[in-house]
Amino acid sequence: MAPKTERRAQHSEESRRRILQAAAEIAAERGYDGTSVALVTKRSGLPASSVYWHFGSKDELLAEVVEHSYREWLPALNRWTPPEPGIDRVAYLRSALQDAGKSFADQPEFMRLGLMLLLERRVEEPAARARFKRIRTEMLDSMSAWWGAVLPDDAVAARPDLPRSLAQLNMAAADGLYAMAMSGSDAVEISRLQDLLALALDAAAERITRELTGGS
Amino acid sequence: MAPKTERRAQHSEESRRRILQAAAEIAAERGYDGTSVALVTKRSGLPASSVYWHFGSKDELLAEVVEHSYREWLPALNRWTPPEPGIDRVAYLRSALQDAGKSFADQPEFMRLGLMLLLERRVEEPAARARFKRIRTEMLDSMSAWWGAVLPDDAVAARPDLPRSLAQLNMAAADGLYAMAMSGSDAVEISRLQDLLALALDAAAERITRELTGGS
DNA sequence: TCTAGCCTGTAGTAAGCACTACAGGATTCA
DNA sequence: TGAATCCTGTAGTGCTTACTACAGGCTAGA
Repeated sequence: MAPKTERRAQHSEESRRRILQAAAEIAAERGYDGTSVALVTKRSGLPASSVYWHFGSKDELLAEVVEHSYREWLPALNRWTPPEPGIDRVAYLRSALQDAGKSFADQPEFMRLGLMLLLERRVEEPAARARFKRIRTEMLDSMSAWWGAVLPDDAVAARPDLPRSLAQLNMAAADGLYAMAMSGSDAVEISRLQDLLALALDAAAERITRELTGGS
Repeated sequence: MAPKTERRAQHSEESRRRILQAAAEIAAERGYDGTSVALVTKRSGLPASSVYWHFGSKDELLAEVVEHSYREWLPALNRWTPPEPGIDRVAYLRSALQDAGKSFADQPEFMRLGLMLLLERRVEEPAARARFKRIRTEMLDSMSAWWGAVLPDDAVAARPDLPRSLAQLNMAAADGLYAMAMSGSDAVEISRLQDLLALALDAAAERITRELTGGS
C-alpha cells in the first residue's frame, strides 16, 4: 500500500479498518463458518465488492482479522518481558495476569476467535488458524523468557525445560479462565481466580526450586 | 421410545446412534455452523429425512450430541468423587488428571464441541450450548466436593469458597491444556504439563492452608 | 479539462443451506 | 391376508452462501 497522495490513501485505509472491525466482532461471536460476508457488509456498511477488493477472500479476511487484532492487543504482552532481578515474583504475576484479563475484556475479539480456531480441526486448515498458531508461539516464547529470568539460575540449569513448562501451564490456564469467563459467570470471580492462578504458579515454582536446590 | 417389539426398536436405535456418532465427529471438527445436515447424511449413510425424523432439527441434534457424548464420557468423572480421608493428594490429583486427559484423547468429541460452543456468543443461544453449560455445572460441583473433602477441615471453615475456587482453577487449567493439545503439539508434552498442573494445585492448596491455619 | 487508476455499487452466478412433502418399503399385531 | 405403525428414499422448497463481472464515481497528476 504505497502513499498514493494522502486523501485517497486515508479513505482506503478507513474502509479497510471498518471491514476488519466488523469482521472481528462477528467472528468473535460466531466463529469461522458463522462469519458470512453478507453479515460483514451489513455491519461495516461497505459492499461485498469492497471486501473482496481489499482482502480477496473470506479466508484471507479472517486471517487478517487475527493479525490485526493481535497487533492491537500486543501492548498487553509487554508485561512478559523479563523484569529486573530480585522482583516480587508472585505480586508481578498477579498484576500481569490481571492486566491480561483486563485486556481481554477490553478487546475480546482476538482471544475468542483465536481459541475457537484452535479447537477446530477440519481437513483444510483455514489461513486464520495457521496465523493464530504462529502468534501463539511468539507469545509462549515471551512467557518462557520471563520465567527463565524469574527462576533461580541453578534451578534452570538443573531443569532447562522448566521455564517453558511453567509458561505453557501459565498460558493454558489463562486461556481456560478466559473460556470460563465467556460461559456467562460474573467477571468478579474471574479476577479472583487469576490471583489464585498466580499463587499456584508461584507455589509450584517454589516447591520445584526447593526440591532441586535445597535437597532433602 | 416404547419397546415396540425388539427388532424394530433395535433397528431404530442403531440408526439414531449412527447419526449421533457422525454428527459428533463433524461437530468436533467444524463447530456448530460448520456442521451441516448434508455432511451428517453423507457420513452416517442415512438420508436427511431420517435425521429429521429422529431429532426434529439441527439444533436439537447437536444438543443431543452433547448430551450423548457426555454420558459416554461420564465414567471419567467418577474419579472426582470424594475419596477416603488421609489420601496422598498430589498423587491422586496426578492420576485423576492423567485419566481425564486419556479420556479426552479416546473420545475427543465431547470436550472439543463443548468448548467451541462455550466460546460462541450469538444472540440466539443454540440448545447445545445451554446443555453443555448445565453439564459443566455438574462437573464443577463434583470437583468442588472433591476439593472440600481433600482440604483440612479448619481451612475450609476459614474459607468456605476455597474448594470451589480450586475446582474452578483446576477445570479451567485442564480445559486450557486440552485446547493446547488440540493445537498440534505432541501429546507427550501434555501429559507432563498435567503432572505440573497437579503439582501447582497441590502447592497452592498447601500454601493457603498453611497461611490460614499455621499462622505467621 | 483530460486521463489514469483506485474503490464502490449493482446485479448477478452456481452451489450449499435447513427443512419438508410424501410415497412406499419393512415389520408387527390381528 | 390385512391394517397399523415406523422409518427411509426421492425430490423438492425458498433462502443464504462465497464469489464475480462490470459499469461508473471520485481523486490525483497533467
